[in-house]
Amino acid sequence: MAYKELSSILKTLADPSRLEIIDILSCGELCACDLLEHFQFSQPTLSHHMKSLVENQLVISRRDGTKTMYRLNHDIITDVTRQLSLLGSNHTPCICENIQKGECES
Amino acid sequence: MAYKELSSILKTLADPSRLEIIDILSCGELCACDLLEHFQFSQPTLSHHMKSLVENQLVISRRDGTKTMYRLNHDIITDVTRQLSLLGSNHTPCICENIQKGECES
DNA sequence: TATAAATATAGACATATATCTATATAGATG
DNA sequence: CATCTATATAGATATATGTCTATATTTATA
Repeated sequence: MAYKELSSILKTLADPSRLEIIDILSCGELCACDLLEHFQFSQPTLSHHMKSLVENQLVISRRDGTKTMYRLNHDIITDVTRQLSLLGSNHTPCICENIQKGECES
Repeated sequence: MAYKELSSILKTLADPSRLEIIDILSCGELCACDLLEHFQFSQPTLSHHMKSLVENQLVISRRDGTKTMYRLNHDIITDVTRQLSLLGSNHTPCICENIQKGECES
């Protein structure tokens, strides 16, 4: 996963409300209106958050009558944590092999 | 770790340049000017990125003469991935226990 | 102390984002 | 088809962010 792609997913995760939504969905599928009950913001704001979660594949949605049901995409979340963990560990091959040290010496 | 605190760290991670900096630093300590060589943006922009990484404790800095040396704070990165993984898994206690289902039923 | 190298800060600017209100759309049902 | 419920979209606005140029600060050294 490239830096830009990973950063896009992290941007989606980097919001307190969306983190809470993910936490709530960790136990199973819920409809939008049940989620909305839990928050102080408006229905369009929830819809906006869910759209970004779905677009970045962190959440999967399906229609059930007039309701939209949401559930976590556990695979993506697992993948993100693995990528992040790999990035911070001393892995090979690594981009640091391309770094020229001491370029700023006089 | 609360949602807001975790989201602050994730915001810092959610930038392609900063992810690349973390990748580069994964192999060991480097000075700012060696990092700068690798990127297309200006020196103040690198300084800005390093400041946010240090303020969020993802990177640790120290002075060495006129140079500033940077190294990863592996503990924080490990902690973030653990928190994120926990959030997405079916853990207990979980906030989902407080959710009232079917509030939107007629 | 004067100068050079490395880094940090200040301020400006364009873009992105989180929120809102108002309105539109989709599906169920009388 | 008319209407209600649940959700989505449009458009506006305030704030945050990533970048730049210009300048200041810090440290070493002649």
